[in-house]
Amino acid sequence: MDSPASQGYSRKDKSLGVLVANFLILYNRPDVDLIGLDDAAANLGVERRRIYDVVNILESIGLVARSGKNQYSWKGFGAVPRALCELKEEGMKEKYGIVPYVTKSEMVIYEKEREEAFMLTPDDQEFSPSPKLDNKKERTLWLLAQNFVKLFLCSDDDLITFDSATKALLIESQDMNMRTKVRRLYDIANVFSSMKLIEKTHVPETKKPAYRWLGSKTIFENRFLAGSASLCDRNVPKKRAFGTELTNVNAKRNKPGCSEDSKRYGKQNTNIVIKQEQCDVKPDVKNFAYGPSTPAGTCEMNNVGNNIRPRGRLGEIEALSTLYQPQYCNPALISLFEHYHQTFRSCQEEFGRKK
DNA sequence: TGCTCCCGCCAAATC
DNA sequence: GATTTGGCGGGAGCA
Repeated sequence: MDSPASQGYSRKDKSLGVLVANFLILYNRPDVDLIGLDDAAANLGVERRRIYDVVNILESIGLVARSGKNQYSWKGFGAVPRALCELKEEGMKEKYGIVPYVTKSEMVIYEKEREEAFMLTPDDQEFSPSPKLDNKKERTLWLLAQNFVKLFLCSDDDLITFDSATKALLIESQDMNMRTKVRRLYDIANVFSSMKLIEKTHVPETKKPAYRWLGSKTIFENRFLAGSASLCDRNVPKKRAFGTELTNVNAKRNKPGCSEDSKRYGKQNTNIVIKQEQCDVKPDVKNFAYGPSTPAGTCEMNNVGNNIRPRGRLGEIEALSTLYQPQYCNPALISLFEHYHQTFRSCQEEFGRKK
């Protein structure tokens, strides 16, 4: 086989990072709705296999969603904050066992919304991809990417060493050997680095390779306008208040059954609804040393035993909410983020008082 | 020399 | 049987 050099290109020219950058240039546009895998491969000049790598990783943070055979729908960067919030919430639950507080009346509303969501028309059902696709073997890259992101979202430190990430992720799937996992981690890190979600760096003391979380803000600063335009200009179903770009909570929901475009919002919307309900939590002094688990990790405090302390990156959700500017977003989305913002503020105040 | 990660084989799932 | 999907690891490029 000819070497890259002899063929006139550098190995780096074909990296996943470059590929994903080109992918975003190609598809992060207002008029993009569906992405055909064959088209993507042809347009980007790579094999299909590489497109699978890219979309699997992008899907892990909600940027795209599988909508059927050979096809993904472009959700845009407007969908990323929610996906990250939900990942953080999941991560916190896994790590600390925090269960969000939802009132009875909130559950009634949720159930009603859920019933509506399941009332699909025959046309809608026709568009729903086969449930058989849900049984596809576990998608390691997708899962690893999500768990990798959770490491940052659920940590006090923005810096995570490559070693610790590998070890932490190895616990999640012990059937995978370290060397294989390391390879996949490099793939994922390359993609996220390319997106400026993380940056590669070193631990100052040990010089060990590490990754720094740059946060969602960076993505939005770089990409938000293009992404949000596509989000907000879309044909959003009016009655689904928060059911536009807010997907990718877990494997089931990420799979085909929940990803077709706007009028097929049915099932995943139930999750969106409950997340919204969870946002509206009240402090429960009995169960929480400090208040609620707020929307998807917006609250910066947790209850680890009696240890009340700030957690995560203060101001991140605030930054996210301010990035949702009215001119780019539909009213429901604005309302949601205002709600987040208020919840965050009350968390801050409450924490200040307790302190 | 060790780290990084492209590349493509191949099996499982799906059509 | 054909096609799609994605796990997996060999081995080459790079610092």
